[in-house]
Amino acid sequence: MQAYCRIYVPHDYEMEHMTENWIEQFQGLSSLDGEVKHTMTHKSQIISYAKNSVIFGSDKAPDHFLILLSGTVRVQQLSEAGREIVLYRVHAGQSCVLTTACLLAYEDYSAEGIAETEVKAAALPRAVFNQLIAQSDEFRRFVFSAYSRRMTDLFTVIEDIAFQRMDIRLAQKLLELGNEDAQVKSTHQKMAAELGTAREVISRLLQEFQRREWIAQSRGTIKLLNGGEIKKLAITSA
Amino acid sequence: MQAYCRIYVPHDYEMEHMTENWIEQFQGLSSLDGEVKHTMTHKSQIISYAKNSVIFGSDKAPDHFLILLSGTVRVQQLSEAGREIVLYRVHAGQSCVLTTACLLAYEDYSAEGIAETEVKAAALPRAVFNQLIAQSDEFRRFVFSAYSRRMTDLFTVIEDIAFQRMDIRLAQKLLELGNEDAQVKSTHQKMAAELGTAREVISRLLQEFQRREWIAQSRGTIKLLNGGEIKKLAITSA
DNA sequence: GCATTTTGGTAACAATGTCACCGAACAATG
DNA sequence: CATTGTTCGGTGACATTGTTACCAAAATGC
Repeated sequence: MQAYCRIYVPHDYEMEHMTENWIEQFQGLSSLDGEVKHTMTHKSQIISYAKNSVIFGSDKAPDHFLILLSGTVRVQQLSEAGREIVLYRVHAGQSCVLTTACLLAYEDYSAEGIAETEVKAAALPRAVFNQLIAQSDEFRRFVFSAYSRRMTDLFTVIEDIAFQRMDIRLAQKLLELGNEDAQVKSTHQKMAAELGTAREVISRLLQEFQRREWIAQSRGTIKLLNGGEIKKLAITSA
Repeated sequence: MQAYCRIYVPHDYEMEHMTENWIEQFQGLSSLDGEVKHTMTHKSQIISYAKNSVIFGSDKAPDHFLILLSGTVRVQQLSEAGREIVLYRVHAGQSCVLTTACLLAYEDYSAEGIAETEVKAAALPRAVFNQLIAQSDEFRRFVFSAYSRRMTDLFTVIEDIAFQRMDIRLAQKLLELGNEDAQVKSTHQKMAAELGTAREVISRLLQEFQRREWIAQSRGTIKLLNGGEIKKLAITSA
């Protein structure tokens, strides 16, 4: 649970390599014009975060605009009672809009971002971010698209919590989090945090899924035996 | 339920009047520099919407950046099952960030904005909005602050739906919507839409509040008799 | 007046959340 | 290995919230 952050100052030859490297990989950035790309690569740092480190939170406000190069960041809301709910995840090629907002509006949030895996990100200092926003229509579109995306995600979360049955939401999460071996590596407690409910509710529902032979459970993992039926439930008014 | 929108093209002398007029009234805009203010006033239109008109929705994407001059806009989410939940309200001096997002990211939303009262707004065409964003650091801050504000509002909504008891949320809403005569002019159905729950739940809870003599009910209005007790409940882990 | 719509009341039941407690599986240690 | 402490999951009882299916009174339109 230790926050940990290592800053990479790349050597010149690495720098050169990165110039053609990361920007081109991401749709939404690759169409930027040359000058902008040059600024982005030469005035950014590559930062890497260890798994489980806190990238931003109630106490630590970020001072850079982050674009994820690899890994995923889980953004979650904590209640005073200690309960959690996952709001959305930031993946490679996406920017972390909450940091943007903090950067420009100097506001604090009750949400926090956690590195779910090892994470590498390009970090643009505030001044550079400002310059790019002023300079490039494409960069603006990239930033505002990111905002749109997150707002939409939040709307979906709200709609689900307010109106969707828990068994359906759980089925959706199982499919979402299942790996290539049709397994979900997560405890009941963590699944509860994903959906903003209590551990007991998850246990109860998984018990029922198990009874129907849709899944098999062992400590810390859930095997999906009958993805078809799970999907059938998940799609019900999705 | 008819959408209705009237566009005002002000005469020159009115224009002159407005120059010193609306921008100065709003904190966050009044500190803009002269050139920016000039652009905003001379390249915007004043639009007015009738009460209950749909300002933006699933079908109609807006093509202007809106800054509310008077009235309030209710932004709500609709589910396929026909249930509703209020996400937040936009008040005078605030901008409607969803329109911004649509404007720049060309995305559609499942949320819609309804004029709760008669509404007047300054509408900036896309090109002007882009120009101002590029030009003015202050204007950028205004826009991003608006985004921050809405994200925070959405976080609060999520936390409430997921973790807060309904009686507490109802008490809070009653206090929030109560007018100067300590009355709430709303039907049970509308209160249910505010909180994203069912009408029966609201009826049940209000029944209990009535039994405790905290409120008195009549068709379409709720009188707050004992604001103190209601507040006491509302503050419980607020 | 009458029919229709809107508003609110109610009861029974289903789904979800909370509380209290338990035992099994795992990890760390000597 | 045996011991200890921690994490993980199971369970039952009960409280709260959501759903369904009605009903009646009040407002509205004709």
